[in-house]
Amino acid sequence: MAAKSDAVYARIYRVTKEIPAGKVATYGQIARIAGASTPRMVGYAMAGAGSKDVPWWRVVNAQGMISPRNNPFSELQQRDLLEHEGITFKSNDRISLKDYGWDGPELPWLKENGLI
DNA sequence: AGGTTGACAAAGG
DNA sequence: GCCTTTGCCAACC
Repeated sequence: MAAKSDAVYARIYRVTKEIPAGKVATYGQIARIAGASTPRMVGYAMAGAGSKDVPWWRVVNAQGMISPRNNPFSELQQRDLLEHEGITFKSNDRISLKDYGWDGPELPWLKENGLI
């Protein structure tokens, strides 16, 4: 029997999969859309997303930066993947959310997935 | 059962 | 604009 939090994780992954290539979303944004209690939970979910079919690399923090974690290699990998999708980093290692920020899923999608 | 940790974020200095 | 503090809450000792 799955815990309640499993449903939240499932929604987080489902929403993350909606981020199109060449765009990025923030942890807070995903949390809001997926109904997570706090952005921290999204980061926690991303830590386990590697083995799943989820584009975890399209999630960055509110400052448009790759969030530091215990595995530095993962950070480099994330930057590499993003650059391969055409996303450019500014000299201060930041992404312009204004240019590459995701607008969020369409309304019909939200309804179909019970997020409204 | 209780304290610590963390892939965040907003507010304050 | 950078650094620190504070709120956050499930996961993990």
